[in-house]
Amino acid sequence: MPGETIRNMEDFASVSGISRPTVSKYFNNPDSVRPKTRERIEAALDRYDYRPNIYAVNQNRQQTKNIGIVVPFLSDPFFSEIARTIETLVIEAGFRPILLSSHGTSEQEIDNLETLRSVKPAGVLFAPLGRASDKLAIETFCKNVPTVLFDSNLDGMGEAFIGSDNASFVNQTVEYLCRSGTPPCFFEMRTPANPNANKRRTAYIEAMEREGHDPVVHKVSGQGWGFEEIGRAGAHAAFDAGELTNGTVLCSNDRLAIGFLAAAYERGLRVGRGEECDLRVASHDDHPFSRFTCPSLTTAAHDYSAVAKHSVKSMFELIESGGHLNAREETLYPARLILRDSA
Amino acid sequence: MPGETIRNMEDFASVSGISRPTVSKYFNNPDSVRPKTRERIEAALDRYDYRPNIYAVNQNRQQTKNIGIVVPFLSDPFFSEIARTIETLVIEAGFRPILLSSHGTSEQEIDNLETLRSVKPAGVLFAPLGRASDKLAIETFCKNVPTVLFDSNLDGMGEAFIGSDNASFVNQTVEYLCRSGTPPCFFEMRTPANPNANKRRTAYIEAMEREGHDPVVHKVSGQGWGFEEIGRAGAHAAFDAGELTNGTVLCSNDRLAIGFLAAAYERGLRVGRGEECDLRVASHDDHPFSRFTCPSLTTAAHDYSAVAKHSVKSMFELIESGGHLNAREETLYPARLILRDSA
DNA sequence: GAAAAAACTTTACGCGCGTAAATTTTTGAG
DNA sequence: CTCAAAAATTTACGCGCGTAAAGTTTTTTC
Repeated sequence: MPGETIRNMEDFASVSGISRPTVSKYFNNPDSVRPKTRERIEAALDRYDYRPNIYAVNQNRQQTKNIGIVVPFLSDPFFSEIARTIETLVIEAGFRPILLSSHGTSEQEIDNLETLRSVKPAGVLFAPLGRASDKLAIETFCKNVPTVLFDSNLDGMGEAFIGSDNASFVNQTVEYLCRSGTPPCFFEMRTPANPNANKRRTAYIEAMEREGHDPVVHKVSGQGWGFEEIGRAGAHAAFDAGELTNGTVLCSNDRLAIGFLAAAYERGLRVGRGEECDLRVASHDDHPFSRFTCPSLTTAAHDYSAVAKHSVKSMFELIESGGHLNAREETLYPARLILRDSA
Repeated sequence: MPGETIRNMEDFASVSGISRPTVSKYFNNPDSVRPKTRERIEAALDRYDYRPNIYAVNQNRQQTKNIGIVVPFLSDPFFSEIARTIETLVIEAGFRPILLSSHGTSEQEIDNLETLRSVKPAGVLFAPLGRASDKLAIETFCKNVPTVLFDSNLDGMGEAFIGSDNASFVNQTVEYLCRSGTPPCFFEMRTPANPNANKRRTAYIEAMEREGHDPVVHKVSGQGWGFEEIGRAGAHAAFDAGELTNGTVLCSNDRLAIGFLAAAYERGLRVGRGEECDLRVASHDDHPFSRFTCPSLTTAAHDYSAVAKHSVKSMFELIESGGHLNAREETLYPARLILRDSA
């Protein structure tokens, strides 16, 4: 039916019988035109599949509908899950999410921020790498682009921070483990990539002292984001040294625990809370795979959904308030203990 | 030092002492201007951090530097890994990757293609959902945007297809399993989301007949992309029915196998090739997690890197040839058998 | 060192749309 | 039906840049 080709809004306006400025108004907000006008435009929209040129639109609008989402490592199912949730919320709000992964390196993280700057996003949801991050570059970015941090906090950067309460994670696991058996030692990386790891160690030590036990921290070496393999190798090394072979082990995060459990299995050690078991293992994060480890992993779960929702909400508030909030709020959500078979 | 604020290329040209058209040439290709000119521009670039407005650029250029990448399910580490590889190659080529996940639903897949259409990408790398995909909408998209399919083929769509050779996966696992023990039965979903699953079943049946054994296909029910849980529940159901408790099981993919192994563990069944074991389990994909299952999973690995490289290469050829290739090539890469402890 | 080639400058137009101002038409309450 | 308010139309400009054409300067070639 389209006799002519629609090249731009001018063409589309003429076939719909409405003037171009009104059509422009419609695309900015369909409710801003009279219902009858809206009908006529949508009827034309039905016959011709015209859509405004996004580049012309963004050039002239004061603000784009782009929302940047940056995560440190998208291949980690934890981040892909939270990114997915955030993406969905952003789309529902009528914005366009732009998802970028830093692939574990500071260079890519900075590249991502550069990329985002060039697309002039209305707002950015940013989970930094943590220790490896280029703080100066990030600070500059946050000053120029309305940014909300999530998952990993960087002191004072961004207009708000939303994450999980590491103390809540550790307090629950430590309390449970102490109550139900031998007190746990803490299993972590020597040089953790993420600031949450440090908070968890500190919380572990405090919780143990509160419970009246001596904290024992076991650090394993390893670089990069291959946490499972680091956990596996570290566990083997510990077992070889005659450590950790009985009692209770609390891993800093699930990915380390996955590696730890693999090592235990490889050595024929039985993990679980039964009489016949050699040791108990628990962890934090409720990683999507933690349900399928052998045995299934007792862990403390993030409130994914709450963190995602609050982050998105804060960001839109930030946008509406013109890019700056009165005070930088830090919101932490408590964890939920998930008892499975490993401890 | 910047006394004035650089608002656009005009301003930047004047502070660099070069005319705007030449500066424009420079940004399109720094080598297209005289070395001395380039130096002067880059000196100015050093003092002022001007960057061309991406929207104005894309509005006026005949082609953007955007490359769409669509995967069916980014929370699946298999897809996040291949997406990461592709992303890197695209960036190296000087283009801007736009990564979109269909989150397992056809609606989102179509939305993603719509989104891509609006950003006028130079090319698209597209891994469709498969069975659930809206073939008609995809066909229309492929006609309008230079598209290369990967991972999952859709007959005749896109200008090329690059994937893995399912027969190669299954032939190697079946041959190995038959040679080293009891012939495997095949464990899969009743209604697999992905066309590769059908090819694997067919290849299994043919391979078994070639080896002189009766093929046995065990189908489990379940919907969606929670393959691990489907595998776990399906395995329990089979074990409850007294099936699969001894012998050899070949899973259609690693995620099903991960669930299967969890179920076996939960029932105290020993998996592996030792005398004391109850059954052997093997699978296909070399999922990032398959190294850490208990026991570690014997599987057939994709040539991730080859598929990614070839896909990107084909897409750039497609772009250079103006959007159409003479013939639609289908390239399949063979698998590599990875022997671990489960079989 | 002169001529040819290459690179640059100047000038100008157009891309598709947001948006403002002035004017005309439509709507809805009384 | 009247009239004010609301909505649409007409007209016009500008966003920042790609790009073409014509003229000027610089570099290369022999």
